[in-house]
Amino acid sequence: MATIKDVAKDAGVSLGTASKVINGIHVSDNYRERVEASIKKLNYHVNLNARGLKAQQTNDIAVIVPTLLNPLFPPMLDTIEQELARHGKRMLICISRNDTNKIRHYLEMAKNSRVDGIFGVTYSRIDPILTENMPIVSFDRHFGHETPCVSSDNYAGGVMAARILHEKGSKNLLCFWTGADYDCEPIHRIDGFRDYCSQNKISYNILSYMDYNQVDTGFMVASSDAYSELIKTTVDNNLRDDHFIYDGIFTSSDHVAWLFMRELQSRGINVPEDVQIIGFDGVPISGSGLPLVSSIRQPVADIAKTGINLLLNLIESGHAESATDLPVSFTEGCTTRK
Amino acid sequence: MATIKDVAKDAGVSLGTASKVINGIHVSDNYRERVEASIKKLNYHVNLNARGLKAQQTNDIAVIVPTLLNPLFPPMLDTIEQELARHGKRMLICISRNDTNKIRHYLEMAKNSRVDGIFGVTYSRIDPILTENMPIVSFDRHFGHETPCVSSDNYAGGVMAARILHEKGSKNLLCFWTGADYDCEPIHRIDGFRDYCSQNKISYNILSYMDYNQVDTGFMVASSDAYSELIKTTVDNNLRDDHFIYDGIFTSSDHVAWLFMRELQSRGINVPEDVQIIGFDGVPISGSGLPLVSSIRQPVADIAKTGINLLLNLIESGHAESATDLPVSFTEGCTTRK
DNA sequence: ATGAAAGCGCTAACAG
DNA sequence: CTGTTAGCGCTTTCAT
Repeated sequence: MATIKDVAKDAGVSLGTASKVINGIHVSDNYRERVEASIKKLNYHVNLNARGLKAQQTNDIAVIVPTLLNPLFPPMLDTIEQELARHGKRMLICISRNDTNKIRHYLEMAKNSRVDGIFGVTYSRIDPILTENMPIVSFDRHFGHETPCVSSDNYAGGVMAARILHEKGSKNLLCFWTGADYDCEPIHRIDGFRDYCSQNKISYNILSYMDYNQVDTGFMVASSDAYSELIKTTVDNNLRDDHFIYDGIFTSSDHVAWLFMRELQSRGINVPEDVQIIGFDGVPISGSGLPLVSSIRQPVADIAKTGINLLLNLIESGHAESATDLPVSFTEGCTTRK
Repeated sequence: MATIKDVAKDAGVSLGTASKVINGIHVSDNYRERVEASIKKLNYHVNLNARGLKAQQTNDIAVIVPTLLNPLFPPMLDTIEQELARHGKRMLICISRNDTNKIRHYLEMAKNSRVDGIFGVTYSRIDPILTENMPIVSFDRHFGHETPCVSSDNYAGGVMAARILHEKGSKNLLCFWTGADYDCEPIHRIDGFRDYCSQNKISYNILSYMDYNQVDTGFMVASSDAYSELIKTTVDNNLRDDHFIYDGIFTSSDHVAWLFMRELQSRGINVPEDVQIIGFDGVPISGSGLPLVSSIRQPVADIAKTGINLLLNLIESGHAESATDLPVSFTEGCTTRK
């Protein structure tokens, strides 16, 4: 493969001159034309490794996600790629599968290859030394005071879910939580839910199940089975005369909302007639655009854009503020009444 | 950031010795331990740019897909990442958005950064010079005699769709094709469909709409609207006394199958009672595991694994054979009768 | 405006 | 077994 040296020789100019042409720095027209001709003739392509070695950076951004099977992430990555491409940067996708070892591995790799920064979606604990001196922005999760975080306005989402369930006639609400509790933004959904209920004297309860290694980002088979069991047990424990004692449920994801709906239906309890359910995320079903269940929709594209802009700022200026108030909205599906 | 030089100095050994330790080449225990201690102490990480420059390769594989919004691709990429990780390679995702310029851009980038190879999903024409001397495996598409291709057994899929529609009672079949026709494997679905119908004396027709820049990989808004129009017109043109003249439809994707179902339903035609529809791809709806429509399922994980193995062989040995017969299966959804 | 040369961090060939 | 050194391709400083 042709190198800059070949180009310089072919064009009869020095290395430095060829480099200038390649990088758009002004040289005399005559020289520039000769170099450009040689580039075309030799089918020259810069070697990004050499350039990266020299410049000590790569224009690569590593994006860590738990899985691509959770429908929240593909559209997020789609927008991230778009934003990154606008800024001449590439996207290196790292799938962590909620595996602490894989995350550590990827973080090391990111350091080794001198990526410019990391956009991280991970609910696992991370050794702080691995993120030292590395520009990193996280979705939903606080790594430390220095790491900016981007997220929806989860508190408002919790308020909205409680309000809508109540306005649509539910009297005894349940918040069924299967996420992480540690340093993460989604936990504020519970606060919003609780505050709305208590301020409006609505009867409610909160059931919370946490597992750092199996938080609700998975859609792994194991995780899905675990949820099903959990939901089955929850329904078992809260039946009175074949009625579920709660008539409005707010779940931590659409996936869980759907599993809940199926479990109730299998017991002859009607959704949404007897029990209404609101999930979280609100990503439409691929191929149809329809919602899977009624849900609080996260502004996925907004999250991606905001997050990437924070990251680019952080890389450039060494500083960026968190943005954890991106507006959510209600999206009506088959699990709430009209 | 610490370099190998720092490590060598700190450990009191030569550069070469430090390098050997880092690369797992045998040195005396005493030296090895000292170097390892220094590595830890200085928090040393290899610079992949330097290594890549030296080795003229990167362990990166570029994967080109049209979009992440088509549900076929996220699970495919998920498996690809898994396979690649097993072989110590990374996945660089390039989203082409069916844009020839973006594809060219990404192909150049891939060359520039000396990726080890490319796994490409693209239905656009590509300047052959861009793929010269670059190990590349494609999904569904033939680039040239040298480029191995991986795909489902599309012919068998076409046969299967026709057979099942017929067995389930449809008498007058339609194959509604919106894909590419050029050098691509999916076109064989039509052959399979046609052969089965003619061999079994089943009445059928094939309606084919092709647009290289808008083939059915998109799920872009524009593309979706275009399909809706096309389907509306098709239904308009094939009504007799408020009946659709076909009672069994085979479409080129689940997305199109779903749009078709909606269009027929909006005219008071019942699916699957009056008209049965079978789509293609068969990816379950995220979050529920349920199929969107009845479909011929592509073995996504198998495609990913086979494709990556072909690519790795190609990289190592310079040669690999196409595999275009990965077995499809029927997955029952709401658009065919029991 | 142009050319010469140093050096980014690493590996591998060679010499000891 | 260990150390020295050349060189991967590029950018950039410093002379000219």
